[in-house]
Amino acid sequence: MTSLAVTKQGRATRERIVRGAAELIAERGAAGTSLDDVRAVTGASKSQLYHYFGDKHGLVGAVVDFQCATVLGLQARALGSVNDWQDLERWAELMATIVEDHGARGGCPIGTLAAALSDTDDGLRTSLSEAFRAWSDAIRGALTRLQENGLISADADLDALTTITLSAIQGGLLLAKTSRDANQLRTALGGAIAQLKAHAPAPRTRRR
Amino acid sequence: MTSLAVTKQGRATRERIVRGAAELIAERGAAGTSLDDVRAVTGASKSQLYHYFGDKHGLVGAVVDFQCATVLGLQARALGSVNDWQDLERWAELMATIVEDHGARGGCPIGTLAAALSDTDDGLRTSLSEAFRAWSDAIRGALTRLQENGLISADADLDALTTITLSAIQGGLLLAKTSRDANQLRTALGGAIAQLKAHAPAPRTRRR
DNA sequence: CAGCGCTTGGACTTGACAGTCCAATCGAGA
DNA sequence: TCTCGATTGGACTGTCAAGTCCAAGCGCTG
Repeated sequence: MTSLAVTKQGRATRERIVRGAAELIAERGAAGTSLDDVRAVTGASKSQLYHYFGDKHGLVGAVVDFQCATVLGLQARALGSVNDWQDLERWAELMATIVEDHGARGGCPIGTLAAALSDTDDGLRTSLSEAFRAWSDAIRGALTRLQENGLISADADLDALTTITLSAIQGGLLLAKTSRDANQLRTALGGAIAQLKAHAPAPRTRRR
Repeated sequence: MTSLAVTKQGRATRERIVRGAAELIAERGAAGTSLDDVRAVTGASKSQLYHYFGDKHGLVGAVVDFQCATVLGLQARALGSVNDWQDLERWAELMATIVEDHGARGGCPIGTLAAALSDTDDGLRTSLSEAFRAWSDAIRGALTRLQENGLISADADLDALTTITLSAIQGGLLLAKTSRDANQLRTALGGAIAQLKAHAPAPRTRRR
């Protein structure tokens, strides 16, 4: 069974399948995507699917991991360079613009998978929960930097603000994709940022 | 075909099927629920399903409508009696407690359906979008009352605050059900309320 | 260049599921 | 009571999808 890609060629095939499957699953859901659909898109044969993933559940798991890694990579990079309010606002606007350019469809791959799989498969739910935790870490990192730069007061509850921010992202994305209106996300993110700014230190130094 | 429930008995059957199907779909997703599953739970026969709903798509549509009506009924009632901050906090804590008592599973039926169906079926997406709009109306109603009671300043952007609140609800529910921790919802809702309170009228009266 | 094992093609099996059909029953109004 | 349409039971069909299997291809390593 699944002697997982050893050759360079094998790894390439495996990745091609995962990418194709990820796209299909993102737009049709895991249950709504058949292995034949995956075959049609990736040009893979039945043996390849079962060779590399064992069964459908394994493929879905691989897709979950892939999406988590992809989204987290992007978010960690974008949030990693946030040092002031302007950076944060740029990050928010960037997300909104991306969603807008995609016609406000699809939303967040992780969020969509989480909504569908959390109740179905506990292993996948754990992976997704882990991804949200990592995303939280990236957000908290950015907030910590803002705090160090004196933009957020020292006694602010960064953990709570992190959760609030991630909620706004996920909720905003869900509303945006349901109403096909990226402005819902803009508003939600704007609210989160306003909330953060409300924790700016009060003391004498008047910023900017 | 589908000569929709005419008799009292017929209406009862139809409703029994919808309720059962709604439960299954909430915990397994629409694609993951077969008509035989629905039959097993509701004790209905194949003919009944096709008599009342035409096909599976029709049944899913009926379930969507049912869930929207149910959730909105509850929310409209709960939000309709909000007149001050304490009422609002009670409403938030009530939601969190309910989620907690269910083991933080399932989340919001509407949210889950929206995540799964928005990309799949445009008709259903529209219904769900409509439901979110109605939910927004209920929230805005509560905020308007708070504003009239002098708790929110007259120049606050209630539309934006409404979207922010609904985002916090949906995002918080998603995080809660993925991490199986109702406190994520508590924190998200707490953040939304803090955000609202930040719009309390500034004038002389010193709050707290 | 020979062999071994990773890799691939694709036919085949099995089961599940959406949807069809028709005959039987029930129930309210004439 | 009689009748007609609403309602119901359940067998049947066709399709599609998951998963199995084996033989052939291909590339690395010795």
